[in-house]
Amino acid sequence: MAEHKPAWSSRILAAMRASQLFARTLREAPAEAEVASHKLLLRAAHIRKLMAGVYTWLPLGFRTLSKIEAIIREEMNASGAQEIRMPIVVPAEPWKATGRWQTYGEEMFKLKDRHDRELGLGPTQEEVVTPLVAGEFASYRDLPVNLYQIEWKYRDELRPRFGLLRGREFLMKDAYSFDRDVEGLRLSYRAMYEAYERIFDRCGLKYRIVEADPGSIGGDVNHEYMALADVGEDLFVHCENGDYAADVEAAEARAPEHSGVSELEPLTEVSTPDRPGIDAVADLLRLPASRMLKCMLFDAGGRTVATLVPGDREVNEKKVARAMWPAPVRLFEDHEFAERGFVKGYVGPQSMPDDVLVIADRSVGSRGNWVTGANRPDHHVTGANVERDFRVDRWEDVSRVREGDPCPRCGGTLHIGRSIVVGHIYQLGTRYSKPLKATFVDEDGTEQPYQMGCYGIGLSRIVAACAEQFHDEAGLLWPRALAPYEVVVIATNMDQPAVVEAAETLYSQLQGAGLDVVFDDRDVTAGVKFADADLIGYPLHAVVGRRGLESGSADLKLRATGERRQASLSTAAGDIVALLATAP
RNA sequence: CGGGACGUAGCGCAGCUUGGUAGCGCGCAGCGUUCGGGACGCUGAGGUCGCGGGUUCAAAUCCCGCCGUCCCGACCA
Repeated sequence: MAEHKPAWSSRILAAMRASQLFARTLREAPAEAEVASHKLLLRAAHIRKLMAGVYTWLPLGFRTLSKIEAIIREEMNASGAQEIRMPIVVPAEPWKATGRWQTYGEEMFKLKDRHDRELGLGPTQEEVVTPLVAGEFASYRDLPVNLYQIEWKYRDELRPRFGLLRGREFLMKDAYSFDRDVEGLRLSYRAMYEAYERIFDRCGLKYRIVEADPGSIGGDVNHEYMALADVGEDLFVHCENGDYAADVEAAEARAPEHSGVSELEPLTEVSTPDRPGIDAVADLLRLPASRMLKCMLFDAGGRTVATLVPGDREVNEKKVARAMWPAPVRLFEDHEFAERGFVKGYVGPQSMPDDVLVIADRSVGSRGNWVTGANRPDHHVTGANVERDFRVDRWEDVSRVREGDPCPRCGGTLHIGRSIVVGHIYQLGTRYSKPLKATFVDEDGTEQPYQMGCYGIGLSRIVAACAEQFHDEAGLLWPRALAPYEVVVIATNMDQPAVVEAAETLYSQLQGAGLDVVFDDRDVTAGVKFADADLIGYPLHAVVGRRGLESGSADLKLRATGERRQASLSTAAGDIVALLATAP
């Protein structure tokens, strides 16, 4: 029998009769659903769409969501964080103070009230929590403190897609830590790092922790918790030796050794009519793309930035953005080339104006005699070399890591995988406390900005990620911890009083054993019940029918493994508890 | 925002080319027969054919506009 669960258990104990349950499964998935998780969550009556990227949670899906919520709440509380609830509607002013009103841009839902006051729907709430803490905890003696909430978040996504994976409304746990100094921040961060491991372990997810790009949140050190999934939109690199894993946006590769240039070729202009683009020119000149020098132009808060990478590599815009922080970085728009004296498709670093910042990827330093644009239409140059032919203002890592690149730690081979980001933790430092003038008085009497950290988990995304990781042709395969109900009791012959009675007895015994249980008491054929049980993905199916009754037994099946066994009706409840303990 | 596709009953779709009283499967309701892997028969309910305008004697069908949904792209000079 199950141990007695403490009151704060993540279990949301409940029993339900399928005949009462607000759940109509779909035999066919709506045409709009593309990926497995979306199709199955729809078919299994977990969610229904209201509009693009916005979903209603039906009882089954809501229970799963609630179980994740309970796990997170337990682990957050255990780590010393305190739960609060902040408003979803936020005023524009603090967002303007931190610059995010602009940097979040279109992605933030913005609205106006009747007084024409600008408001937003919170995508995360640093701008709310920071002034809150500053108004309450003004002394170093009050610190540290970590506040969290589990709340609906809003982002007007460029393109909502894949159901719950990229929605415009999603449930998120966001926590914010406030420390006196960097050392304290590291401790708070560490506590969250470990709490997150426990949370994702308990959810049963297959995940990896990777070094990440801070994105529009800002800050320095940060890690992402990535659920492995082929449909994931986020790429991450990992070393074959397991000593390095990072989001591609943040990933570095070991810079190549300087191969040296035996002899500098003269700078020569060549005619390349109608050949913009690396591949076209490389083709024409019969050279590998790696001999080309790619020169991409960015605008960084009004300043022109030219970035140089070998022609066979891509510029990683996020890395450029970090190099130029806090200036907002964006690629040149087509019209800007001519306006600023460049020729799109034929840009090269030679004779760059002084006010243009030239950033070269470190890999550019290892070679010479580049082929690159001649800065006039239909022409390129060969034999371009650093210093003699063009200057480099800064050497940075601005190229995107590729499959097969050497690991920055050990030189091993890097591989690229797909994943869904389900958690992201950041050491923000004073990124928000400074602009919001959120300070405390330190021991020496001076005012100091808080050292902040922030920590997010996408609960609704966990549901989708989990569905993505655990399903088969027949339906979902919920891990026990997240299943809407742990057991379904299927009565195959509702017209036979003996069957109904045995099923009812088992149903109440399982409730007594402290399990979440559904009794499928519907007046439908057994096949329908089996199909629904598989589709919804209850971890354990207990079948009570005329056939088994003759020998006084019930049939048990573990959904995830397909393992079946018979249990005597007199001991079935205990057998189910034991069998369930072996379920994933 | 660019490209593409789609929008007909709750869901999946046909009908549109060639204009003429809107259909199929699933689901739903009733009755009967079934009853351990999405049963069968009979009967029935349910649709402003996304919205607006136009052409026409007549529009789901042709034309224009809008809206919605999904896919691809939105750094590779």
